Amino acid sequence: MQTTVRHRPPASLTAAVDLVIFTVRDAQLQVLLIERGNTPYQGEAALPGGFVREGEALDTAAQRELQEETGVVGSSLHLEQLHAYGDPGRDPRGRIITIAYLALGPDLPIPQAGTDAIAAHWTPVSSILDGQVPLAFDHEGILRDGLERARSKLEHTTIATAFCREPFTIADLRQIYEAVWGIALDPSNFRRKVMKTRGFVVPIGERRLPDVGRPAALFRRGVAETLTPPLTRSGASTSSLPS
Amino acid sequence: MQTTVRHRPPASLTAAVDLVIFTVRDAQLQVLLIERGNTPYQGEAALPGGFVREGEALDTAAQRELQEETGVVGSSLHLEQLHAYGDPGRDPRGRIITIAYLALGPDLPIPQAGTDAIAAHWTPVSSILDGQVPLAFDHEGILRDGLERARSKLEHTTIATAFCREPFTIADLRQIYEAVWGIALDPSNFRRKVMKTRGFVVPIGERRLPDVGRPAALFRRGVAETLTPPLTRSGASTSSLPS
DNA sequence: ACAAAAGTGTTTCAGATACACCCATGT
DNA sequence: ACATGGGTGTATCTGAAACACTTTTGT
Repeated sequence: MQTTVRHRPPASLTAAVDLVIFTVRDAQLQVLLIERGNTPYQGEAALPGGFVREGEALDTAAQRELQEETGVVGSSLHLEQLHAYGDPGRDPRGRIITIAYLALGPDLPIPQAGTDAIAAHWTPVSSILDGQVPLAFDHEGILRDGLERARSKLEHTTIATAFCREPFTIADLRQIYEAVWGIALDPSNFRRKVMKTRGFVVPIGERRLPDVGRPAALFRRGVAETLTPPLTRSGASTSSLPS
Repeated sequence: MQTTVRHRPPASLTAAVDLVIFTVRDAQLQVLLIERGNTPYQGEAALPGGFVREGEALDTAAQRELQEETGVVGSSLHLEQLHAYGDPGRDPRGRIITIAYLALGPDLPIPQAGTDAIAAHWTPVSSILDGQVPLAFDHEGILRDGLERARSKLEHTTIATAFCREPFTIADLRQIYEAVWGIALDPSNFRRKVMKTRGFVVPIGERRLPDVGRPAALFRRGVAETLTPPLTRSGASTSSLPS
């Protein structure tokens, strides 16, 4: 915070929040995108977001936008600040800095059109990284930062459970890791590591009957937040991921 | 980014950058603080910082403030964005959001008064956590976030070398870890772990003669940025840290 | 009976810990 | 000679990886 008058005036600007909302659908990491109805970038895909209002905290603005886009109320999705982006030329409308947030949640019901009647839809992250789906503004960079954050957090925290609807099986949880990291994991060793980390998952004493195969025990999230030891991304199985 | 007009207007606001500048002096983690010359919080200690100027990128503003406060030019200090803080009531002067940056550097020459002629001084982080030195605004929270970031980055990256002036010894590097983590480490095992991580440090083939004891080999920073495997904070030696 | 997925056992190996020990220098 | 910190060797232990194997269900 400055304590003396600057020689050049401080910039007056507008603040926005943008959301990188991830889920795992069809064994793929997907992100929620909207189709822009207005210029600039009209018709292109973009991250959902909006302006911060007067008297509104940044986290509150992010929660509000998240609810508007997904219909999810309260804090049932994981939401954390990702990074602030403020390059002068990042928005042709003027000096707009955006605080990007990362949200992780289970496979949500196809998101309704929000209060803005914007068409929102899940898009595989791989199709954006491929360049098949270009994003407006600097949103591809924001998405890449969010992806790296998510991948890293899976190693050191129990946040993967945020992707699962309770109750879930160990295999459900493993699918999250495989989709986010893009590698296959050894089911046996994955199970052991999860089970030995106290507070990661809690058995509820029931089982889920799959279409085929042995029933799997069901769990809910535990109280632990950090993984000690971490789950290493290098601990992949030799088999490749199903495409 | 929003695509339709909002019912309530977006907030017009001012953006600032604040710096958490860490160094290790006298085997203690210390942070650079300024004494505020103006209201609010006149006379209290605060993190150095200032407003973002028109047409100025956030990273640029942080670099400029860092140079003004420490006299360090260019990118000889590690500088990364920490977090954005934007609670409506965080600054009594109005709606000011701040993008906090974390800077890590070697024991710098006692910082000059910056271009603002502000009295800047190194302060042990412990004395702030103790509550002995209260900070203005929400700066104590920012400092705590910066501390946790620094502690975490030491585990997974080679950033500890940013604290060392080149050339440095393995013991110098170990002192960084001990000061930031606040624990003692086993010198033998620390050395082995550092040496076996390729690209962490590079021997320059010279030695430093200490006042007493065997000369130590000298190193400079390597090209590696990530630590695989990580250095674990739990790998403490049984002996306690010297107070 | 068979397929499929859940879950267990076990061998092997890499790395961390603890600590004894040796090395190189100044006094 | 001895104190001091740098640096090496090594026994032990823990946990990860690989993969064979058993269990439990539906068809």
